[in-house]
Amino acid sequence: MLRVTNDGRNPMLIASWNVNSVRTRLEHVLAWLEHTQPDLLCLQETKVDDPLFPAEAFESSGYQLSFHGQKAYNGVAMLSREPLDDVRKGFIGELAEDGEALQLGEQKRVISALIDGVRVVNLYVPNGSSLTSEKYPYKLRWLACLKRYLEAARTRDEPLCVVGDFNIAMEARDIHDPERLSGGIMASDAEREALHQALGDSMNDVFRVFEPDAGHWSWWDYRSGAWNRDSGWRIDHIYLSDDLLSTARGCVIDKQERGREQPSDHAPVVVDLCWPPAEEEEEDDWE
DNA sequence: ATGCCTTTTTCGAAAAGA
Repeated sequence: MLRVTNDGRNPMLIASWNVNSVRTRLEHVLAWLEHTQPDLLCLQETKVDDPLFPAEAFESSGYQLSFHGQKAYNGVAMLSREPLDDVRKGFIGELAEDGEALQLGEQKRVISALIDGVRVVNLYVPNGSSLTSEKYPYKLRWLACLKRYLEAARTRDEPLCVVGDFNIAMEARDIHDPERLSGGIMASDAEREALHQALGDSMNDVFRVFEPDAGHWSWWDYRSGAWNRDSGWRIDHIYLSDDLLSTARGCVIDKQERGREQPSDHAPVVVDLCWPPAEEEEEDDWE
């Protein structure tokens, strides 16, 4: 391992960022990697077919890549300093013989890999558009499939980290104007319940372990001066299984990135783990 | 508020995002 602390444990920075086109945002992402030095960066909305992914630029920065993209819309990728093992693309990567998983997989929104023994799942949840759009029931169907997907993944008993753009604010404190926006798209009871069902009771929103207050957003609409008015939503999340949560030392949203020139409308979210946990003292080496 | 802003496709209007 590259960086080992005095107690033998490894700092492990895992980040999630909807970049809204990896080619348009390439210089932003490279500069952010250089500055932040994450061990793993999970990207959403790469908007590029796999053969056109700007792989060399990231490999030159010392990252190994896996991506699952398509032209113009959607697309997810993982950039890692350590090897990415057992990479799984789409829902069908966990759900063989599942017709729904195959059909939903036409939109490239899911990729996962094993990194240093941790199963990391990178998601771009459908937006849904509005409660009356046909895209809204699609979002709910997608979340129901995610539930089956995560159940299948959990059978391997790996520490689990689920990150991404969830396009759902789970609570009033995750929205700048909850009185006006609660119940609407990205804040409706049905999608919140569907995501809760998908994650189960054993996955923890790690940002909330360290920050209970409102006023912390990960997405600001390009329209209506949302950034200048700080009218945001917290819809990009990092969920950790209990065994990983106990190793978390902090979780932050890198709001500064949203204030740059020609930014993504989302800011990166970063969790700082100390993985693996410290082992018990060896007792049999003293004689 | 059928808007607002940004990106993509493929040259420019339309779709999608959230």
